[in-house]
Amino acid sequence: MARQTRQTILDVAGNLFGNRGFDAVSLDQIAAEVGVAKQTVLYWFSTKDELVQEVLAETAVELTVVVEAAIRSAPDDPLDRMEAVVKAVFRPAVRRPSLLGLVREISRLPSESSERLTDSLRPLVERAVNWMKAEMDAGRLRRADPGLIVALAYATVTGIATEPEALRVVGWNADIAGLRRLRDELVDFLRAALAPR
Amino acid sequence: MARQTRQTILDVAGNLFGNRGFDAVSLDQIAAEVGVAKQTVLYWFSTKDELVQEVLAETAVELTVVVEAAIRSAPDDPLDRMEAVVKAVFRPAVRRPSLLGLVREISRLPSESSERLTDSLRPLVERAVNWMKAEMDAGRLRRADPGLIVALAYATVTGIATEPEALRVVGWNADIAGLRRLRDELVDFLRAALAPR
DNA sequence: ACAATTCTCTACCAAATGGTAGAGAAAGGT
DNA sequence: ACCTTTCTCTACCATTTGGTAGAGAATTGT
Repeated sequence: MARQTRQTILDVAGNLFGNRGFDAVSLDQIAAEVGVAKQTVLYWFSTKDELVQEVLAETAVELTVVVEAAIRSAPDDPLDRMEAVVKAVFRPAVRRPSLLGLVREISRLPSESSERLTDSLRPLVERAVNWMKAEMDAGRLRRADPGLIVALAYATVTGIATEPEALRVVGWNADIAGLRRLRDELVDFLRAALAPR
Repeated sequence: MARQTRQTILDVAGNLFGNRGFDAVSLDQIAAEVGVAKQTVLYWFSTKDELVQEVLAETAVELTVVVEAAIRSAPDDPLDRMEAVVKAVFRPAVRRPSLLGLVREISRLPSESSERLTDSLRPLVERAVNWMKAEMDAGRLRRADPGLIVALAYATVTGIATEPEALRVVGWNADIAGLRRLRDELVDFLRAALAPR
């Protein structure tokens, strides 16, 4: 049961850190929500920084698994594949916005830390970029900068997940149905933008 | 000269808050960078929260001014107009990423605060959405959800400004020349996506 | 020049923060 | 059953944090 404590700490910390940022969440708050003493948190993770690193490492793995599963089960058509990946990332984004909030927090870390984490996501992203380039070369997608497309999709999904106020300002509801419709609009937009002519 | 102290505090705080988040920046840090005592900061802003609110109010005004100026001097063609606005927002984003970092921090505020601020940006955004809808109705832009387009452009520019690591992962350099080229790719992409057919 | 006002500072405060130390409870192994 | 290891806790620590209080310096106004 004790490894359960460790995982609960990771889950709770991930949720709080992703919603509020690392610096706004104290060890006491995490401990209180888990239902243990702060020193128990420090038994499992010797410093707050180690907890942060572990949370982020778990996040990177989770996103990689989600995206790779979507790619594996996606159709061959590039637009359909792109749609499958966007939807795959959207799912956790809607159910657990803190996941993408954590990714955003990477930019707040010292650079050795952020590099380790971006390095763990890099293979996945590079594959996406190279795949998109190949489809564009083959004339199956309209030519655009693949790095930009990935960045744009990432930024939009992440923004949708973590900034509900911004959504409301542009006229969208941040409830589940609203987000589903917004996701579909995003997919349609990307399809229209990338369909070959 | 004393009102100069107040403005310097606002500028320094805006920069630090936008780069690191509200909770990660102490009043002592702001004071040290301004070159005054913490109590001087508290003379001008009676609580940290008041300082935060003032910084954000200034940010909202600045962005509104930038976007409205771009709209006023933009050509009549909708794609050219859209390009002008994207470039107008991109400029401060590149020169001072903390500005957009501040906008992102809005989602971290209690809701009365965040509502006040989103309310101050709302007229601007609604005008953009309504203008885009009218251009789509007139067949001058391809039909897509205007709220999504605004959200997408906002998210992408903001992501570019505040997450240089993400840029590097997708193969872009976060130096000035790299960001200029990325901006131009974004504009091209939006043109291709929204040009009527 | 002097009084009033404004601005800046040192001193101090209570609470919060990420930790160290060590005791005892709980679990696992023989 | 007993010993060892693992887990959880209270107690304590130095530092940091956002503040209150009040003194004195600087500026403004007459």
